[in-house]
Parts: sequence; C-alpha cells; structure tokens
Amino acid sequence: MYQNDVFERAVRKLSRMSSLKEADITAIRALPFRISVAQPGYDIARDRNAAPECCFLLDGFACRHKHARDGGRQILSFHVPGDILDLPGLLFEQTDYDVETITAAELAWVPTDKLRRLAKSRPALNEALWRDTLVDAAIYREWLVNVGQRDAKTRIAHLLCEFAARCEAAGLGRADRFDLPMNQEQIADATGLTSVHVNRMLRELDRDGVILRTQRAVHITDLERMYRIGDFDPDYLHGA
Amino acid sequence: MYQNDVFERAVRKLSRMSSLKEADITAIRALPFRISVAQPGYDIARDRNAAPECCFLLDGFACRHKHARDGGRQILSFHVPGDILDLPGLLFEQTDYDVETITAAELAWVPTDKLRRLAKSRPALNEALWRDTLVDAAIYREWLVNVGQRDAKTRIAHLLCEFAARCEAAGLGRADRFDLPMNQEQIADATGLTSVHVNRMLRELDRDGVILRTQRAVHITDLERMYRIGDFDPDYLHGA
DNA sequence: CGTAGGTTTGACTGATCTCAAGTTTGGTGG
DNA sequence: CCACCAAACTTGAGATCAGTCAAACCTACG
Repeated sequence: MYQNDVFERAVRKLSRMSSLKEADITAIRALPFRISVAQPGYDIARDRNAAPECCFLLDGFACRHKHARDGGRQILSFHVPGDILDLPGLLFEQTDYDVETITAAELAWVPTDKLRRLAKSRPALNEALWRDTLVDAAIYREWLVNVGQRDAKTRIAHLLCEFAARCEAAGLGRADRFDLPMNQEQIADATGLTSVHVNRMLRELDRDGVILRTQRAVHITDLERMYRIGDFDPDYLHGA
Repeated sequence: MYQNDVFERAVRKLSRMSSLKEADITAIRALPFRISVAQPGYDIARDRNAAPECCFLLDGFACRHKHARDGGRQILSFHVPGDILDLPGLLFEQTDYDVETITAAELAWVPTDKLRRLAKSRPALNEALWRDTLVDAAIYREWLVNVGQRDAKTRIAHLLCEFAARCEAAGLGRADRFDLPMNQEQIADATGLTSVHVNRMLRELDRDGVILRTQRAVHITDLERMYRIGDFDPDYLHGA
C-alpha cells in the first residue's frame, strides 16, 4: 500500500470517467498534501485564503453554496468522498461560491500550483480534470431544470435520486441501502423550497412508500419508483 | 485581412479571458469550417448528428435549453456572437441539452476532432477553452441562485443585466443603448416563470423607469438602478 | 387585409410561504 | 443514570406570490 492512499477515491473517480495512464496515477499519489478533519458545518473557504490550496474530500459529505442579497442561500451541489471541491480555483483567482461540510469530514489539501503544474505536464490528467468540471456543469444544468421547472415533490425526489446515484458510483454501497446525510433545511436550500414544505413533501414520499424516515435521516426504499417520481435519468451524470 | 475573420469575435473573447499567443490565434484562424445561416427558432443540434461538428455563433443570438418530463422548458443560458455553443461536445460523446437560435443567426461549423487535436497540441488554447467552460459553469451557478432564491422581478432584472453585460463585453455597444432580442416567453423559460407573469413584471420595471419597451423589444434605460433591482454583480462573469 | 405570433389584461385558483406552536432526538454535565 | 438543552423535525392556519384560463389587442408580413 502507498502512503498516499489518501487520493485513492479521487483517483478511482477520475479513472472511471477518463482514461488515466499508470504514470498519471503515480504522479497524483506523489502530490504533497496535508490532512485536516472538519466538523459538520465547517466553512472550507475560510481555511484557504492565505495559502491557496485545492481541497479533496476524503471522507464525509460537503456542499457548494452561494447567497442572494436578501440572505437566501442556494446550495449548488452536494459532494461525496473522492470529489475535488474547488477545481475552478485551478484557473481562476477568485471563486464565486462557498464550500461547507454537511457531516464530519476528512479533507486533503494540495498546493494549487503543484496540481496546476501537474495538469500542464500530463495531458491525460488535464483532460480528466477538465471532464470533471464539465460533469459539474452538467449537474448544474440539471439542477436548473429541477429548480426552474419541477414541482416540489418531484424536485426533492430528483435530488435524492441524484445523491444516491453518486454515492453508489463513489463506492459507498447500494443506493437503496444507505441513509442520506442531509437535513431538511439543506434539502430546502438545494431545491429552492422552505424546510417546512420539504417536511410535508417528505411525509408524502414516505406515505407513497418510496422512502423511510428514521430519526434524522432519509433512506430510499423503492429506487425504481423514486426515479419515476423524480423525473430522474442518470445520463447527465456521465458516470459521476 | 484574413480570409477567416469568421473567428474574429471568438478569438477576441478567448484572448480577453485568457492569454493566447500569436501562434494560437493563427492556428484558430486556420481551422476548417463551413458557414450556415439560421432562422429564429432553428434547432442547432439537428444539424450536427451526422458529422460531429462544433458550432461557433458568428452573428445573432442563441440559447441552450433542456426539458423536464412534463414538457416545461428551462433555458440554461443565452449566447452572443463569439460564443462557442457546444464545447462540452469536445470531451463528451453526448450532450445533455439542446441549442436553438433566438434570432436570425450566422453559424460556423468546425470539425470537432480538428478542434480537439488543436487544443491538445496548444496548451494556451487548451487552457482558454477550459476557462470558457468554467465561466459557463459560473453562469449556471448564478442562474441557480436566481431561479432558486430570488423573487420574480429581481430574477428578470438580473437576467437582463447579465445579458446586457455580456453583449457589451462582446463589443455590441453600450448596455443601455441596445434592444434585447428575447421575447417574454423566452425570459419566462429562463427564469422559471410564466410569460404572463413576466409581462406583468416588465410592466413594473417600465413603470419604475429602468426599462423601455418598444414593440417587441426591451431596452435598459437606467443600468445602475437595474443592477440594484436585479441583485446583479458581474464578478461571476469573469469578464465574459 | 387576413393571419400568426407575440403582448396585454382581468378574474380566479392554487402551490408554496410565513408564522407560530409543539414534539422528538441526541448530546452534555451533574 | 438522569435532567436539561439545543437542534432538528412536525403540524396547523392563514397569507401571498405566481400560475391558469381566457379573451382581446397589436404589429409585422405575406
């Protein structure tokens, strides 16, 4: 085993979506990094102002979000272990969104210029990272459709389907076998609804028999019907 | 002047946002292409199924859009001359959205593999194209905030501000000096509203004195106030 | 001069929000 | 082990923003 198996999940994700050579993988594993552990609700951006570092999510869950003037918060995406949380920072000085953990999480920080230089010298890695940002964009597009065109119940179902599909792709188990980590307010911020209304819709989904709510978590029980209710077709994820 | 000044606007946009060398620009101008002219409402994807080509918008306006199951259409972005309409196609076989002209338009089609090969051999161009897709993603993020968190009037104002800012950046004149080309239904599809409600909100913006409506077009008269009403801060455009 | 596409307006409906009061849960300190 | 607390979840009643339906009105264009 390598010392740097920290990057194993990220490598697995990039390899799944692009074709990396053995040398690319070795180079990623040789990247310098530091580890940190974060509590739920930890603001990741706060930690990277001084020394620009790029953040890999090793364990736990996180989200990107952004605020409107009136204070409303829009969650832009959820993230699972193996995701790189701030890739646009590779090419831009300033990011236009914030990143926050939604559970306890383990993070690896890599100096941005090191990663940038590696991407420049390794075309296959460059392409893999570019594809990663393109998949992010595809997810944003689908979320736009979700928030702009679907009713509350469909929106929430779609969100849960996507998250379950991505967890499964990340190797966290089968989509109908694990609890989803986000609370109702986070679901609300991601769908453009209020937590009160999310609560009512979850009750309906429960009554429909497609989810099971145990204390603070949601668990999908009938994935196939959930896909139908949520107007969900995983093609746009391109395997992410 | 070059024979291929077709790419002038695209080159200008890419140079504005990234640093291209003279050789990169020459290489772009040497790309093979064919020109076509499209009517308003022309479905661009229809034309590229057989021979995969990448589409540059030379003149006129276009939008990307995507449908939900119930038939609702979400416009994902508007495009101005100089924009490349389907860059994700450079790395993915399938696109997950459609592209349509919203006015009469002039298009240049470049064989995708030619452009792909050029990007691979020219790092600066590769980076410029990557940045272009990252700016697209930044715009999607802002639209998510717009549709998910802002009320109808603010949403519409924000949309108009962004479009005006991008037209100005593309060299089409000053933002408070030209008519916006989209109709009320297109504004509705872009903001997740109905055209009836868009109509009422435009009337209010008119009454507020920030826009002027002449027959079929909208014209911004008080840009500064419009920015405030629309909660608009152009930073996320990164100069696009 | 008729037609089609886009705009405008009014009356009514309804999905979602707001406000406000409980309830449950998990953690913490005594 | 229990008592307490904060955070999250639940529920109800009433308000509102935006949607629906339907009709009329432009205006460009053939």
